[in-house]
Amino acid sequence: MPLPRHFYNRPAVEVARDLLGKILVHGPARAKTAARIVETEAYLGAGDQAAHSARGLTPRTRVIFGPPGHAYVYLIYGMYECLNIVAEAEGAAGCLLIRALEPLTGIGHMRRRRPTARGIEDLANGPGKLTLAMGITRRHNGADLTRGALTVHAALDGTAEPFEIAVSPRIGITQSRELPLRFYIAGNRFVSR
DNA sequence: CAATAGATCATCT
DNA sequence: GATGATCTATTGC
Repeated sequence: MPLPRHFYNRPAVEVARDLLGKILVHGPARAKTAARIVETEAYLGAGDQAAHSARGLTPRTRVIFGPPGHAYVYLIYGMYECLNIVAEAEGAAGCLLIRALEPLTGIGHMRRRRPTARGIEDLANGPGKLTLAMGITRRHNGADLTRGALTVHAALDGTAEPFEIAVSPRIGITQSRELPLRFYIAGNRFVSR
């Protein structure tokens, strides 16, 4: 069962931390890919100048202000797509950028979509890489993550090893640089560089 | 190893 | 018309 709506209906920072270790799943049985979330960043509402939602509701930021548990996917640098997960109650802005994944299932599919990757650890260790590896595109923008082809699941029982959460400033932004809103599994080799 | 250039386009000014 | 929540290849120590 996918994580329920109420998991996402909380402050973005809480959801960002709790998503670590969860499993992102995409595709039908024939072409299924699954990977563990090992790195996230929180983007807040007003006051967070780095967030797309900082300037309020626009056609693009519509889904960030929408109900929690949906995907916000956008094009960056005219070339790559980034996956975010919407948090906070409907009407409030807040989302989590998924920055890195540890591939679990469908690694053959991932390799095919990422021919330049050297090893398993290069398949999805960055926001633009993981959307390619998982086959996520802008057509998933607004998709409901509590049902459908793209979902997030709790780690399987017995599979989950305990881990420590590390915190740092966010990567690749020019505003609100100082905020400690990047979260990752300490020591995990699939975290971005 | 570090630094940098280039690819390429939706969004907002 | 400028600007990115990026990645890759290439150049230079």
